[in-house]
This record gives sequence, structure tokens and C-alpha cells, in this order.
Amino acid sequence: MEFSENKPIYKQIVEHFFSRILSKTWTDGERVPSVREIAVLLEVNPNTAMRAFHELQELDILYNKRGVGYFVSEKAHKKVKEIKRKEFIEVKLPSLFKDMDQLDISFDELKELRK
Amino acid sequence: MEFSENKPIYKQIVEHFFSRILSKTWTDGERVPSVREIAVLLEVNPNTAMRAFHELQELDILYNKRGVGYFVSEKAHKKVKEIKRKEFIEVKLPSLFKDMDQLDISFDELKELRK
Amino acid sequence: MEFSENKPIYKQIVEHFFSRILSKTWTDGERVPSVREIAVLLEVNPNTAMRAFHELQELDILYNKRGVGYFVSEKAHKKVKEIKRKEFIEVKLPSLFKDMDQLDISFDELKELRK
Amino acid sequence: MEFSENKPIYKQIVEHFFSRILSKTWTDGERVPSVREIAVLLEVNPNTAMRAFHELQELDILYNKRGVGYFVSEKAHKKVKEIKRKEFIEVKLPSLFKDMDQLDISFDELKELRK
DNA sequence: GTGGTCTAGACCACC
DNA sequence: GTGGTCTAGACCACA
Repeated sequence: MEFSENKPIYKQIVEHFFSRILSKTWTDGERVPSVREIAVLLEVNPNTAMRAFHELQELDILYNKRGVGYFVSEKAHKKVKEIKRKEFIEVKLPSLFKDMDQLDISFDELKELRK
Repeated sequence: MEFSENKPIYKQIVEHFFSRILSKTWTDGERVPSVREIAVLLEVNPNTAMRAFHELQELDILYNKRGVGYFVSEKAHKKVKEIKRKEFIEVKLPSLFKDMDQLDISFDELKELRK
Repeated sequence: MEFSENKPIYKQIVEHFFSRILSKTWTDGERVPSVREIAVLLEVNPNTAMRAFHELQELDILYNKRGVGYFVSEKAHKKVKEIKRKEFIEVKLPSLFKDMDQLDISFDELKELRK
Repeated sequence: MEFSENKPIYKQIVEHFFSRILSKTWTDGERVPSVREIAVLLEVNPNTAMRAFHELQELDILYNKRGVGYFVSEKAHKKVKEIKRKEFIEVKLPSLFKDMDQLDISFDELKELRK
């Protein structure tokens, strides 16, 4: 996997999980690949993968069965949506509006740029 | 000046300059405060201020007259707009659209959130 | 390492890297010593070493793997040769020819001086 | 006058004098323009011009008649040639030969590049 | 006065 | 372990 340079890799892995869960590729209760598998898959240091798992566990999006693996928690989908929405409203939107002001871009232009 | 914690101070100074130039507080050809003055004004170490100046010089937004000081270069305003626009289009917009998809937010809702 | 007085140390370190790459002591893809190691080796402050690394990174001669170290980039050797050649042709040669004119020195004399 | 960025302006003025004397535009005993005239002519701070004059005086290339102006000294032409030759042999040639080695450029190629 | 470089040393996030 | 940032403070050449 390719990683952007301005974000920590482990955070990008977390977001990777977010996407999978949001898109229901991984659904509530399902087992996710092991730390090692993720590390190999994404060509990443196992420590880095581990760190992502920890973060996801703290967010109650994954839980661990010792000796078995990591699983998507019950309300993971809802939770992820919550987190992303919160971040979107509180962080990204203000930045977006500021940029639109400074660059003099209207909502209509935004719509155009979508294409 | 107050600095956010998740971005290097010197980059925030660079953006500070961006704003000033975009808002035409500092116009093309004008001399900007000296490194030391900026350091005192923003309450940072001169080295940190210097770093911002170097970055701005590399971006062709400031230029230096030896022994005199730094000046806003001719096309600074245009340049800044270019840089910000490029970043907006190439980095922020894709992320915005992805978020809108994942969170199922329409342009109309976006407009509402503006208020 | 000994440094000349009339050039910034960090630039001399950059040229040191140039030499190593030109002589293929360090080849494409290879990891170079860490910032700290270089600092100890050349007996300079880590900051000074860092500065050289940054310059080399901007020139696309080194690239960074986060948490791992700096690596010689793919086309480093070619790149260095390009840079040096450009400088030679555009800066040093004109100066050389001017000097030869003013001092009335011919190519044959130049060859003699080589010995 | 245009100045190169990597050399102090006052040194470039000194070299400017060297050229004039070598080319016999200014000959031994002749009066040269005043500090102020030079400053205006070259669009330079008078202090900077002054510094060049001091350097030239120390090198015995100019001498001063108080209240009258600066004059080219008797053996200026010879002196300049000496200085330039010394610098050429001791500083520039070694650098030239090193570059030729590293870039793998022969004397024949050098001759070609002259054109 | 101006910028530029450097040391010493600290702290941090990340891999 | 890695690089990156920052402060504090000094010293210097140059305009």
C-alpha cells in the first residue's frame, strides 16, 4: 500500500480500517486479518501495524480475543461514522470554508470540481 | 501568536505570511519585518523564524536584499494563490469528496453547515 | 573531518555526499549512515548534519523511509553528475575562460600546469 | 550592475576594478571615479563601495590623495596580474582539475566547450 | 542594522 | 532505533 507522506503511517492504517468498515467489507463481529498479515499486506513494520490495532481497540472499533485474533466490535460501523462525522464537522469543514473564502471559491464551483 | 500543536511552528509562520499576502496586508515589493522582528513579534526563536523565511524564499514568495532585509517578490500574491489552489484541488478536495461519500453528505447539507 | 572556512559546513557535507556517490562508495538504493552517525563521524552538531540531509533530499539525491533512515535515491548518481556538470559549464567554465583571457594563458599552458 | 549571489558585493566590485585595470581601461596614475560615483553607478550602498576601495588600497592597487580622490597606483597593472595569477594557480586550477576528474572531462573537451 | 551558520542540548512522534 | 522541531545563545560577514 502507498502511504501519504504527511500523515503517520499507523493513522493511515486506521483510516484504512475505517473505510473497510464503512463500506461493510468488514462487518460487525467479523474477524480481521492478524497483525502480521496486515503488516505483510501493507508492507509495513509489524510495530506500526500493532499501533494501529491498539488505536482501533481504544476506539472500541476492534476487540481482541487472546490467542484468536482481532474482531470488529458490535457497533463498529456506527462508531466509525460518529468519529468521522465529528472530525468532519469540527476540523475539516472550518478548514474547507476558510479555504473557499481565501481562494474565492463558491459552492457552485465546488460542485463543478466534483466531476 | 498562538500556534496549533500538530503542525510545526515554522510552517504555521509560512501560512501566516500566506494570509498576509493573500489579504494584501503585505503587497508585492514591500519589505517585510526582519527575521528578528518576526521572532519577537510571534514569540519564537529567531532560528524558527529564519526557517520560515527560507521556505518562503524557496517558494519565490520572498526574496532577499543582502544586508537590507526580505521583500515580497513580484508575483507573490499570484504565487500564493497558485500554491493554495493546487493544494486545495489535489489534496483537500479528494479528501472532502471521499468524506462526503462515506458520510453520505450532499452539497445541500454542506451549504447548510456553513451557517 | 576537516572543513574549509569559507564555505558553510553543511554545504561541505553535501559535497562530501556528492563525492561518495560519484565514486560509487554509496550506490543507488543503499542506506546511508543516520543523521547522528554522520554528526559523530564528521564531528559536527546533529543539526548541521540534518541540514545537509535536507538539502540532499530536496535535490532528490536522498530519500527518507520514516523511522528507518535515509537512502540513496534511484538516480542519485546521474543526478549528482548532472548538477556538477551544470555548475561546471554555467559557472566555472565562464570564469575559467575569463581568467585565461585576462592572464593570457593558453590551453597548452593549462595542460603543463596539470603536472 | 548585476551581482552574483554567492560572492560578497564588495569583492565583486574589487574584481570589477581588476578587470578595468587589466584591460587598461584605467591605467597607472589615472584617477578613478569617487566612492560616491561608484556607489551610484553600480547601485550599491556607499559603505559597500567604500569597502572595496579599502581593499584595493590595502592591495596597493589604489592610493588616496586626501581631498582629491583615489588613483591607480604605479604598478597596479603588474600587481593585479600577480594576484590573479596566484589565485588562479593556487585556488582555481586545483578545483578545475578535480572537477575534470570527477566529471571525466578531458582537455580536448574543454577546448570544445570554449566555442 | 541585516541575514546566516553553528553548537549544545532537549523533547517528541514515529517505525 | 530513526528523523524532526525547537530553544537559547553565540559568532560572523556583509550592507
